[in-house]
Amino acid sequence: MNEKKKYPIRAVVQLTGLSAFTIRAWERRYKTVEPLRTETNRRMYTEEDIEKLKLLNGATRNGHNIGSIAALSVGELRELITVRNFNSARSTDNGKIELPDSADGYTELCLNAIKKLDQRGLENILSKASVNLSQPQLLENLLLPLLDKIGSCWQDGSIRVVNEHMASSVIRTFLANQKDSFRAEENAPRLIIATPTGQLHEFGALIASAIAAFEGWNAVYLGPNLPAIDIISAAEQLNARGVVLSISYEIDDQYLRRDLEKLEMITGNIPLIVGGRGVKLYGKSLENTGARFIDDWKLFRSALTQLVKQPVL
Amino acid sequence: MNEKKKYPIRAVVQLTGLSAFTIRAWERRYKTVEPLRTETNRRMYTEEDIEKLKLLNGATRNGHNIGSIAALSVGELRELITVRNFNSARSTDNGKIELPDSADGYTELCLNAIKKLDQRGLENILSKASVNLSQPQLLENLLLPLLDKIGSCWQDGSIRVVNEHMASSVIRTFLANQKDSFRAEENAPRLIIATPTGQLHEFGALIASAIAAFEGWNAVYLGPNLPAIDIISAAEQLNARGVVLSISYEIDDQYLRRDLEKLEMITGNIPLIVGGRGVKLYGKSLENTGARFIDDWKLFRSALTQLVKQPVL
DNA sequence: AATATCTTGACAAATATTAGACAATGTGCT
DNA sequence: AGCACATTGTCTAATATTTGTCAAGATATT
Repeated sequence: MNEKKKYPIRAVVQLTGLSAFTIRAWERRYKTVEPLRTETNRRMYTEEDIEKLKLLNGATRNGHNIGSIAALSVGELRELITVRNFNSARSTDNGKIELPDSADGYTELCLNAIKKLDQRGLENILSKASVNLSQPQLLENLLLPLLDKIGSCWQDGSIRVVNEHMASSVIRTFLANQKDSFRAEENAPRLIIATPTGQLHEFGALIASAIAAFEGWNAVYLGPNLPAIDIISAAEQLNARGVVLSISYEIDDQYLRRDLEKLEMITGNIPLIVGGRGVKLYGKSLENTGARFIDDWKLFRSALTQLVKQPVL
Repeated sequence: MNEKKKYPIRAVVQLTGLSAFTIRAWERRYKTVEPLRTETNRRMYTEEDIEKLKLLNGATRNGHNIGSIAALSVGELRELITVRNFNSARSTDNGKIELPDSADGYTELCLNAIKKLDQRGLENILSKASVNLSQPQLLENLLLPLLDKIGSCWQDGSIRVVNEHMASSVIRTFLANQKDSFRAEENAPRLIIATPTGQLHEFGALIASAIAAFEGWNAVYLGPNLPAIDIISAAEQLNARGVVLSISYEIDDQYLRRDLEKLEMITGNIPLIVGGRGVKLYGKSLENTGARFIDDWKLFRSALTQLVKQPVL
C-alpha cells in the first residue's frame, strides 16, 4: 500500500550526494532513470530510482564511466560494486583505481568537526563520505585513521573527553547504520560478533560487523564486554557459521585470559576469528581453540570469504 | 481518558517551530490540518494536528515539497521521515507478525525477539512501531517499559547478558536515529545532553535527546560518563540554551557528588535540568545551581517548552 | 489600549524546468 | 607525441512553479 512514496529532486540530492545538475544531465544523456512528473512537470523519483543513482554514483567514483554503466539494472550494479571490491588486487588501469579521492580530506574534516563539538557537522560529513567513498575506503581509510587520531589527540590533550565521547557516540551509530544498510538475505550465513569481558571499546567489533554485512553475512552484533561462554552459547543457539571476537586493549588481563581459555571446551566446530591490537597477548590462551588471529582488516575480509567456502560441519 | 485538549495557534507555533503565517498558509493552500474553531473563530488544534505539523516540518527539511506531502497521513509521514535504511527494497515483508494495536503488544514482541537473540527481528519491530505509534507513545509506552522489563528479566535470570547487551545495542542506535529523524533548524536553540561521571547507562540521556529533537531543539548528545565541568564548558562553547543531565543509578556516589558540587560556580546562566531515577540522591549537591529536578517524562517535555519561552540572558 | 488572531490578496525569494555552452579530461588515431 | 574527438561534470539564461512572508482591515482577547 505504501509503494507510492515519491521523492522530489531536492530530496534525491540529499540522499545520493549527487548534484541536481548531474542528475538531470544523466537523465538527458543516458536515460539513467526517468522519473515520473507531476502535473506541473516536476520530477518525482521512486526509492528504486534513488537506489540506482546511489549505486551509479558509487560505481563512477570507483572509476567506471557513467556512459557505459548507465543502462545496467540495480542488481547488475550491485554486483559490479561487490565484484570490484572482491578482488581489489587487479589493477588493469594505470593505478587510477586507487582513487585517492582524499579519504584523508574527510578525516581532517571530521577531526575539525569533533574539535568544534559540531555533532551535526560530523554526522553530515560521515554521511557524505559514505556515498562518495567505497565501503572499504570508508572503513579503512577514513574511520580507522580517524579513530587513531582521536586517540592520539586525546592523549596529547588537544581534544577533551567530551569531544572524544561525542565522536564515539556519532561514529558508533554511524557504523551500526552502515551495517544495517547492507542487510543480507534472511538465510545468509550467520556471524556472531562481540568483544569479550573487559573490552569496552567496541569500535573494532562494529567495524567488523559492517564489513561482514557488506560481504553478505547475516551479522549479529552482540555488544561489548561479554563473557566468552555467553558468546559461544549464543553462537550455538543461533546456529552461527562463525564467531568474531575483538580485543583492542594492549594490556594483559588475567580475567580475560582465563575467560578465553574456557573457550577451548565449548567452541566445538564453530570457527573462531580473533582480531584487534591486543590480540597477540592472548595467543597462548587460545591456541587450543583453533582460533584464527587477524590483525589486519584486509586479512579479515579474506578470512570471511574463506569461511563462506568452508563446508558446514 | 478522552483528553480533548486544544491548543491555540500560539502554542502550536511554540511546539512546532513553524510560524503562524506558515501554518495558516498551509491550511489555506493544502488543507494540511483543519483545526476546529471556537465560537469566535479562533483555531484550536489537537495534539494529533500538532504532531502532523511537526512531521510535515521534518519532511520538508528532508527535501520534500509541502505541496505534495500535505495530504499524507500521520503514519505515512512517519514512514517518509525514516529514510535511514530503505536500501533494502527486498525487505521481505512477510507479514507473519501481525501488528499490535497497543504499545504493550510491541513490548511483548520486542521481548520475544530479545529472548531469541533475534537482532534483525528486534530492529524490524522497532521500526514498525515507530511508524505506527506517536513519538511520545513510542518512547514512554514502548521503550521505557521495555527497558524496565529487560532489567527485571536480567535480574531474575530469565535473560542473559548477551540478550541484554544485544538489546541495548539495537535500542541505542534506534534511539539515536530517532533523534536524527527530527533534526531541527540549524539555528534552533541548542540543548546539551549528557550523563555525568560514573553514570554508564545512557538510555535516559538518549531518550531525552530524542524528545528534545522532537520538540524542535537542536539536541547535542555528548555521551555517557562525563565530568560535570567538561559538560558545562561544552555548553558554554556551544552557546547552549540549556543542559540536561541524566542520573540513573540509585546508588550514592561520592565522586559524582563532589563533581556535581562544582557545577555551582560554573553553571552561570545556563538553565540546568537533572533527571532520572537516581536524581533524589543528589538534590543537596545541586541546590545552589538552580537546577530543575525531573523524574517524569511528561514533566520533561513541559520543562523544555518552558525553557524555549524563557528569555535569553 | 494594547495585543493576538482572522481572511484575503499579493509579493519576492527559492527552486525547478529546458536548452545550450564550456572546460577539463580521457580516448583513439596518425 | 600530437591532434581530433568523445565524455562528462558544471554552469548560464530564460521561464515557470512553489512557498514563506507580509500588509491591510476586521474582529477578539487581555
